[in-house]
Amino acid sequence: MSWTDERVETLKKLWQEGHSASQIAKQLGGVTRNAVIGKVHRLGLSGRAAPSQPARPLYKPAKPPRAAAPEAARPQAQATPVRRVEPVVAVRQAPTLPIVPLVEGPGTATVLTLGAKMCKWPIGDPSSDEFTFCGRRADDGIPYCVEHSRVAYQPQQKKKKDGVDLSRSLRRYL
DNA sequence: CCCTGATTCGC
DNA sequence: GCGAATCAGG
Repeated sequence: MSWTDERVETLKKLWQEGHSASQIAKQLGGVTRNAVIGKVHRLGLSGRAAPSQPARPLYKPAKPPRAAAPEAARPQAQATPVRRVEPVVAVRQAPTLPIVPLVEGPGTATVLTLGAKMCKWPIGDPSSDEFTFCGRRADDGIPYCVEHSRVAYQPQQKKKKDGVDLSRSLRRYL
């Protein structure tokens, strides 16, 4: 295959739309990504407007933690915080597990703001900038908040009683 | 190991 | 001019 005007046209278009060289090569057919890249350079459009991988702004975007601030940064409330006892609504609803929202708002803690008493349940892809930790209050010496502790410390599994497949449900959290 | 673009250099 | 090989990086 050769670089006909038409193919060059397509190349320009796709490249400027931010497609990667390999994607373009695949679409054009008959060329490798190397060929595409080589052509791109010869055409002088190496730098492009719409990068396929949005170039990271130098360093970290560092999302500001929303709700929870590090323990240290927060004025310690009255000596003995009232231990909040939530009324346990025993909704024995069908074969459903305690529902812990898959996305608890964006996690509120980053690796930098995660304090000792904050839930260390990971949220999201650890290799992503979006990665956070749950960050809700965790009791001293316990790594997770109440909800995540329930998920983390599963009592011995009963052989599927009530038809609940816990292991499957658990995957939602992994 | 998957991917990305950049560069080189024989053709 | 072309693009495979290679490099550098995520």
